[in-house]
Amino acid sequence: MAYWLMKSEPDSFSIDDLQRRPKKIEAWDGVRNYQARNFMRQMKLGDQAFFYHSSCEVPGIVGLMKVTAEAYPDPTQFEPKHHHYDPASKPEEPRWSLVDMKFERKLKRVITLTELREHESKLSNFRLLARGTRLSVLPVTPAQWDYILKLE
DNA sequence: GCCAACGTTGGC
DNA sequence: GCCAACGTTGGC
Repeated sequence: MAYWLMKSEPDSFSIDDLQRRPKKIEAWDGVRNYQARNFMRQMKLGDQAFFYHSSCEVPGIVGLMKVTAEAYPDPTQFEPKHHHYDPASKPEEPRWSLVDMKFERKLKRVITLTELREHESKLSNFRLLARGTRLSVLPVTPAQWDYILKLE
């Protein structure tokens, strides 16, 4: 089983929104970056992920979720009215994928980006902390996962 | 295939 | 709102 981190801006979709969804499941649409897409295509049922709040007052990890559907075509790429519409993507050869994620639990407290940086030496090669990284979906090693959860 | 221009991300 | 860093696009 693998571990991941997925970012979302709480103003558009927060951990509370996920918890309120029917069955607590959300189709993680809108990813339009090839590297992030490729990571989603590697995700397997039961994989776990950190829910990360970005572009907000206190960026950080706020909860846990798990994969309940492996990668399938993101329907929003074919909807002309949609903000994430991609006219270059054809239904017979979809360019963008998504996965379904299910709420597991909130962390007892937010593990902030600032705090994660303080532990950078123990979190070697953590993609979230890499210089200039903007990936919205990124892998977390088991060692990083365990270390971060012990900070909770 | 290069690279300038442009768009996006996301912390601050 | 600013801007650094990065990705994408498209002319050549």
